[in-house]
Amino acid sequence: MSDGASDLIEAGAQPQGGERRRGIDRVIMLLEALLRHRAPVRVGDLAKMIGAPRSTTYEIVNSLLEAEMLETVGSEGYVYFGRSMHLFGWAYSHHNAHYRRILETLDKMAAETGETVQLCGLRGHKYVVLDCRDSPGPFRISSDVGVEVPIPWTASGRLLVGHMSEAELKSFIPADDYKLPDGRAIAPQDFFRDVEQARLQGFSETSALADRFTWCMAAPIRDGHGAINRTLCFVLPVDTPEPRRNQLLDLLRERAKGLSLAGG
Amino acid sequence: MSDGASDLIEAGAQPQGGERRRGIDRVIMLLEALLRHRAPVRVGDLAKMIGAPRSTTYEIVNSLLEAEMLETVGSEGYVYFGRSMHLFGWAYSHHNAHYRRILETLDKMAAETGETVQLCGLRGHKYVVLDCRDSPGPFRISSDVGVEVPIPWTASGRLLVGHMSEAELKSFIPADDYKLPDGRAIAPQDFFRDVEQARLQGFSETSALADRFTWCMAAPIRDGHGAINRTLCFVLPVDTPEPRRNQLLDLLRERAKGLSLAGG
DNA sequence: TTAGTTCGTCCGATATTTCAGACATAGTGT
DNA sequence: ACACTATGTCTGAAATATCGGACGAACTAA
Repeated sequence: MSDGASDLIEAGAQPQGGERRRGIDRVIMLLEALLRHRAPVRVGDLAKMIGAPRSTTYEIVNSLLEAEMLETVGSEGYVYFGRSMHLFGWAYSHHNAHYRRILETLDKMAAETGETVQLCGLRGHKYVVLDCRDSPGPFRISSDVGVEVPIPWTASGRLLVGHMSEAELKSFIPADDYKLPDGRAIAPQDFFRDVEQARLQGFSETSALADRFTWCMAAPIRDGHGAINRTLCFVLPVDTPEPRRNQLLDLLRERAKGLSLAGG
Repeated sequence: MSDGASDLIEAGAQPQGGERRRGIDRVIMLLEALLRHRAPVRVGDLAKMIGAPRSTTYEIVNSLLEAEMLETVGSEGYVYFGRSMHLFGWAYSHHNAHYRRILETLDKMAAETGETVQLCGLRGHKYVVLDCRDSPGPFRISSDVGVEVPIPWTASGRLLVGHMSEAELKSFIPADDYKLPDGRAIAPQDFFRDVEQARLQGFSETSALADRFTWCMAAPIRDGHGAINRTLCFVLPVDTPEPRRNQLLDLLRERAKGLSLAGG
């Protein structure tokens, strides 16, 4: 009472130097840092990447190593994801028949067309590739599974946010995400119109948008309520002839529809 | 005396009621319990399965849900592995032991130029990518590390066989390898001339060869005897402007030379 | 209605975990 | 040789996350 302990409520407003975090949160930050980095990392660097003390990081890493959620790589103290992660992830992607059916379709479409096929979705406020089958050529157009990409850069993104109003879109998508990697910017109004169009026509296409050499086409996979959680997507060379594109688009829409659960 | 409070020191031998555990350990137990169960579980049951208090379990589950390491299934409070697990597991299973052999130069060049950089070599009678740094865009031109590709399809291949005579080349390279993926065929004589030219000028370039959308340039990394075992290589979009190509070629040759062991 | 579940949330206390820093060791470059 | 940096381990102390338990709500079965 004497020392105004009642103000304690307000005390820690600013996260200042001596910040103490929960182990669980450290674990989450650590795993996402590893995912972003996409290569083994030394513990010291990991500590910097997640802004944690070295001693804490060692403690956490050792726990995760023991659980095989991480494993050491090489002999110089590098660590990366471990076997348990593979098992957990496998469990996730096979736990329901629907997802398995989607993966089978992915395989089949890749085999039939020889093109790159992707399954896409949202993760937080970004677009991610959830799984993919790359075209068989020695050089391919592809993007890494799990890497977060701004929604406006992608055809799938336009479908995945189709249920949102313009106001919702404005608050959902970071302003910076309208800037393309080559410096160009997409006008938000144009993007909103694209989203509207994608919703009406039931598919979305982009050409040379995030890149100069890709033509992307996406079709929605709807859940039982008609909502779009996933999209099926072709990533083609931008110079693919129009007749072939149309043919592929038809296939894509048909397969995506076949995977949708919406009755009706 | 009745309850022997003084024996408290010894009390905890048996893992009895008042056991307090670290959040991280709870997380690990929780995930392994889910894996064993192989189906979505309600939070209350999860608490029993891992022997944790309900309140703690809710706390932990909510953290993991927020991180998408878990996700709710159905509308009755069931949870199971989430999307992040899939991404972590994918990263694990696509992480190949060779990735550890990354050269600093590769990192630096990729960072400086933003282009796709590869380290290439021969494996048997084929060309392989030994390591690579991909350009940062969401879609990229790339090829899989370790996948064998016919030597005549690549710029690096022209350098890597530079020490062979025409007769040696004829027996070294399978006849089928002159056929490109799109059906065209390279005339062996043209290829031999390319190899000769690459040897004389100390680099090699190909455009739209194995693909319609790539421009490849390769420069030799020589071992202590001056032999070419490895090449450094840019994989560019085929429409990269010539001035930039020249600039990148200069950089490539300089760095490759810097990595060469051949004494002056 | 009453009695019995389970759910999800909230609270205060304390046993525990995070943290900063020290330490010996190993590696690098001048 | 030297200075400099990074690694992996330990330690004590303080901040706090875990815990037990309580609470209202929703549901079931009499």
